[in-house]
Amino acid sequence: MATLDIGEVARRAGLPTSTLRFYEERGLIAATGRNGLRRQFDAGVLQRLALISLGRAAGFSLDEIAAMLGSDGQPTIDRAQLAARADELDHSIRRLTALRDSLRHAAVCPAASHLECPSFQKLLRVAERYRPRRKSRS
Amino acid sequence: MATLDIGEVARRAGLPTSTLRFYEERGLIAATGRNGLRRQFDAGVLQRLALISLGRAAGFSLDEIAAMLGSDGQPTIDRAQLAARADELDHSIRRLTALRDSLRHAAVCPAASHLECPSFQKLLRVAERYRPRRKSRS
DNA sequence: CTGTGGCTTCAAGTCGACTTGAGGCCAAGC
DNA sequence: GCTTGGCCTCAAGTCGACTTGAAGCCACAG
Repeated sequence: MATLDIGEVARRAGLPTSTLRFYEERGLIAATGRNGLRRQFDAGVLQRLALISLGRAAGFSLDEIAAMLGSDGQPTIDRAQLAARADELDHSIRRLTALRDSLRHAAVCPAASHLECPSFQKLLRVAERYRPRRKSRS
Repeated sequence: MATLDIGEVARRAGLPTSTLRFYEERGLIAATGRNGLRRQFDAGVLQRLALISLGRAAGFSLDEIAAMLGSDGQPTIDRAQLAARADELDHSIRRLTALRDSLRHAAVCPAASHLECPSFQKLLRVAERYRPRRKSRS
């Protein structure tokens, strides 16, 4: 089967080549070999990259992802870890939902009263002691 | 009224003093004066810090927050911006929800079949081309 | 009078995930 | 032959949000 060179993988995965080299260096992906100097990848790397994106989206660090996706193709995923992350996501979702509702409210509630408005105060309570480890926007 | 020194504010807000100095430097909060060398804050700063946490939780950067909370206490919040952020949050929430559901599924779905499993494939599709700007975990 | 604790400043370091830059190889096209 | 494009390596830079370290002031306790 045809092997892909890095530019092609980049194009198909929607990632810059620099990222692919970086991922290789970190052991997240591997080239099947070289054609001269050029890395050759087989198509499976695309799925692996999708898994990596997935992990990132779920909030795992590259190191955690590297641990989960062993050196083989099959993800060696710790089910308990997955479930735990699902629970964490659940928490995040709840907080974000409260936040979203309150933001929408704040967007229509008259300004002067924000600090007196019960919804706004609730919002503040939700936000209090917010301690981010990592942040996300789209 | 009693003014608070930085350690007290830190204790009440649950933030390290270094963060408070940093926030002051960035214009997010202001001391009312000094007692000798020591910064004195009045209690209002706690609400302001809550607003800052709120902004962070909603995904705003410190610069954006500084712009929204003018130098006065009253937040000068752009309603359109709030609504826009609420919409963005909505997107995030949807993605995270799909992710959570799929993670939960993956946690119970037999390993060998992950890559063939329709839910898992859907999960991959959701995650594809994920491009994080900032990340969040609780 | 000497710690000790809590504050001060300022510069530099950290972390994660990449990106950028400098300098170079190699094959194809003109 | 020469340029162009795509790849290569390795080191260093970037960004946001802080943290850490060094060096020092000041007040109160023992």
